[in-house]
Amino acid sequence: MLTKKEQKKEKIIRNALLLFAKNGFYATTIPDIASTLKMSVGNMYNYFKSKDILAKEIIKYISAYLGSKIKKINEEDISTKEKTKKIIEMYFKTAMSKPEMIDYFLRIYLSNREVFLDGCEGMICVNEFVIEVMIYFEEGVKSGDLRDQDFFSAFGLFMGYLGGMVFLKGENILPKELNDYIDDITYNIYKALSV
Amino acid sequence: MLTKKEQKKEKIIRNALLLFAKNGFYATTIPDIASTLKMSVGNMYNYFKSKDILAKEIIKYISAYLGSKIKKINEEDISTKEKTKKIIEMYFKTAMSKPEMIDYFLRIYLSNREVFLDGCEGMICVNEFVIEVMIYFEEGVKSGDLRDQDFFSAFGLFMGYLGGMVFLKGENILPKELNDYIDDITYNIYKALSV
Amino acid sequence: MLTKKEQKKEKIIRNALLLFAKNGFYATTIPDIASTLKMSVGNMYNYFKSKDILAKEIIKYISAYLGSKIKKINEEDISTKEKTKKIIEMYFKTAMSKPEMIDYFLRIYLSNREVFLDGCEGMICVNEFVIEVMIYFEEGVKSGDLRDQDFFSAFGLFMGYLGGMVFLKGENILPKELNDYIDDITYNIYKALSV
Amino acid sequence: MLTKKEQKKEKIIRNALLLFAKNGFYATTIPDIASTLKMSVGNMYNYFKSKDILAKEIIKYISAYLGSKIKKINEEDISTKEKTKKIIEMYFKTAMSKPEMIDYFLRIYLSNREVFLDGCEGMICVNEFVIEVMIYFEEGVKSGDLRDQDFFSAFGLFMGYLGGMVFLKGENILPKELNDYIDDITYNIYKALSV
DNA sequence: GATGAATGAGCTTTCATTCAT
DNA sequence: AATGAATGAAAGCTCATTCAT
Repeated sequence: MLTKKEQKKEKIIRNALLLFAKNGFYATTIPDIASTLKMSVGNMYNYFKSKDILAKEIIKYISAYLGSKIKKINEEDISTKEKTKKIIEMYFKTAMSKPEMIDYFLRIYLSNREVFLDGCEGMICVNEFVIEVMIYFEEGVKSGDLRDQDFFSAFGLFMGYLGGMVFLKGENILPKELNDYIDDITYNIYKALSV
Repeated sequence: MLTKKEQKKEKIIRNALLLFAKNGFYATTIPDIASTLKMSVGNMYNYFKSKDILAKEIIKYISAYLGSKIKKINEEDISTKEKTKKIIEMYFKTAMSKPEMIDYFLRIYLSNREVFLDGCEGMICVNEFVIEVMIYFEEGVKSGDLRDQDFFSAFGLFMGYLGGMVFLKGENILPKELNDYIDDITYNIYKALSV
Repeated sequence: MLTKKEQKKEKIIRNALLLFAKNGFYATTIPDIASTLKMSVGNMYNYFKSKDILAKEIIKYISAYLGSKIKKINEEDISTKEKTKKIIEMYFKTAMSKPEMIDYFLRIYLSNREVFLDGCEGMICVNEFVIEVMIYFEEGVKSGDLRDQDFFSAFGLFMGYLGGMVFLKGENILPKELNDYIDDITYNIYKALSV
Repeated sequence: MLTKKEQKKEKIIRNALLLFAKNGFYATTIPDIASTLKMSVGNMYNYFKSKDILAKEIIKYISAYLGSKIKKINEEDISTKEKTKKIIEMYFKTAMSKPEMIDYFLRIYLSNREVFLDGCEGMICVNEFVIEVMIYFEEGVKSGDLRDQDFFSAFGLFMGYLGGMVFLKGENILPKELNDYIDDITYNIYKALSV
C-alpha cells in the first residue's frame, strides 16, 4: 500500500508526464506543472528535488508500466506469433489510450540525452521494459520460432518500427488508424524475425 | 552558383548542425554558434531571423542531402534488393562519417516538436528525403519485387529500424559496429518488404 | 534550575551555533538545524520565533559564557599581568576547544550587521562580556599597573589583536599553534597597556 | 589606459562595493546593484560572470588600493615610528572618507568564507596589501627599530587593532572620533612592536 | 554587413515561515 | 508540544533578440 506521499508523487508524475509529452521537456516549466496540480512551486520540490530527477522518475514509471504489460503477455501460453501480435496491439493500444507514455519515451527520453545522462546510464531507467522484450525474444528462439540473431538487431527492428509508426501517426501522416496496420506490421516483423 | 550570402548561410548551417546535434537544441545558444563561427551574435541575425528558423533550415539541408544520396541509388540499374542494401549502407555510412546529420534528424527534429510546429507541418521540411524513399518503394513494387502494402507501413519499418539501430549505437549499447549489422538488417527488411 | 523548555532552548542554541559557525548564517537553514536536532521544522518555531531571534540568542549565550570565564579571572588574587595572560590563554583555549564560539563572534555576529541591527544595538547582546573586560581594565588602572587611557582604545587593541590572531589561524596562515604565540602576545599587549 | 569595458567594470565594482559594505553580501542582490547603476540585470553578467566573482574582484580592488597607499609610505625617507603613524592615519582616513572599503574588508571578506573559498586561497586576493605591510615590518626590523618577532603576530596586532577600532566606531560605541585615537594607538602599537 | 553591449522576461531553485492535524 | 506539507516571494542566472554605432 502506498503512503500518502507516494500517492502524491505518482499524481505529480502522471501530470508532469502529460505536459512533458505534449510540450517537450524544456518548454514545460515547473510552474506549469505546479499550476496544473494546483500546488505551489515550492511544494513540488518537496516531492522531487529537481526537474531532471522528476524526468527520470517518469521514464522509470513508464518502463515499469510497459514492462508489466509485456510480462503478462510473456506469461501467456500462446505461440510466439501470437505474442508478437499481442505486443504490437498492446503498444498501439497504449499509444492511443495513453499517448503521452509512448510520446515521452520517443520524444523526451530518447532525445534529451543531456537530461538523462546522469542516472540513466545504459538502459538503467528502462530496465524493466527491455528485460521483458529480451525474454520474449529468447523464448521465441528457444521454442524454435525465431532466428537466433543478435538481440539488439531484433530489438532495433521491433521497437524502431513501432516507434516509427507511432511517430508518423503523431505527425498526422498516416492515412489510417494505427490499429489498421496491426496485421501488416505483425506480418512484417514476424517474417523478419522468424526462422 | 551560390552567392556569397548563400555560402555563408551554408557555413552557419553546417556549424550549427554540429552543435545542435552534439548538445541539443536548448543547450546550444546563439552565442555558442556565433563564437564557433567567429562572427558576432548580431550578424548571425542578418542570415537567420531566429533560432527556430535556423533549426528548420538545417533539417531541410539534411533532407536534401540524404534525398540526393538516395536519388543516386534509385537511378542505378540494379535490383531492388541491391538498392535496399545500398540505402542501408549509405545511411550507416552517413551515421558514421557525419553522425550529426542522423543525430539531428533523430534527436532534434523528431523530438522538439514545438520548434518545428510552425513551418514544417506534415513532412514539408523532409520532403526531398521522403519522396526518394517513396520512389524506391514504388519502383520496387512496380518491378514485382516488393509487396504492394501501405507505403507508410513500409516507411516506418525501414526508417524506424535504421533510426533505432543508430540510436542504440549512440547509446553504446550495440556490441558490434553498425556495418556489421548491414547483412542482418538487409535480410530482415527485404524479407519483410518483399512479396 | 532550568525548565524543560529552557533546557531544550539551550540544546537548540548549541546545535545551531555549531552550524552557523561552520557554514555561515545564510548557508545554514532552519531545516538544517531541525534535522541535526531530529526535531521538526515547525516545532523549532515553538522555541524561537524566527531565525534572526535565534541568532541573537546565540550571541548572548556566547557573551555570557566568555563573560563568566573572565569574571573568574577577575576574581582571582593575581597581578594584572597574570590576569592579562590568563585572559589570552582562556580566549585561545576556547578558540581551540570550542572554536564555534569565537568563530560565531567573529564571522556571524561582527559581520552580518543586518541580522543583529534590531535588538542588539550598541553592545546590548555582548554586554556581559564587555563588562568583564571593562572591570579587568579598570582594576588594572586602579592598581597602578595599566595606563589610564580611553577604555575603547585598550579594548580595541586587546580584542582586535586576539580576534585577528584567531582569524589568521582559521585561514591556516599562522605557521605555529595559537598557544605558541601566548607569550609574544602577552608581552605585546601588556607592553602596550601598562604604564 | 583603460578600455571602455574596463571603465564600466570599475564603475560596477565601486557601486557594488558600497552596497555590499552597507547591507552585507547576502542582503545585497544583483538586481539591487543593477538598479543602482541603471543597468539591466542581464548586462551585469556581461561584466562579471557571477556574484561570487564580483565579490572577489572587489576585494582585489581594495587590496590594490590600500597596498598602493602603504607603498607610498614605505618609500618615504622617514623613521619607522613616523611610518607607523602614517599607516594608521591612512587607514583611519580611508575608514572615514571611504568607509565601505574597510567595512568590506572586515565584514564581507573576512566573514563570508564560503564566498571566497575558491579563488582567494591563503591571501591571494589581498596580496598587494599584505606584501606592503610585510615590507614595512621587515624594513623596521632591518633598521633596528622593531623587534624581530613572528611577522604574523605583529600583523595580527597591527591590523586586528585597527580593524577592531573601526568596527567599534561603526557600532557607534566609540565616544570620540577615530582621529582622536591616533596618538594613543600609535603609541600602543609602536610600544608593542619596537625593540 | 558587422559588432557586441544592452534588454528583460522567464527559468529553476531555495527557504523562512505558517498551519492543519 | 510536535509534525511536516504547503506557501509564495525572491534570488541568481540565462539567453533570444534588438539596436546604436
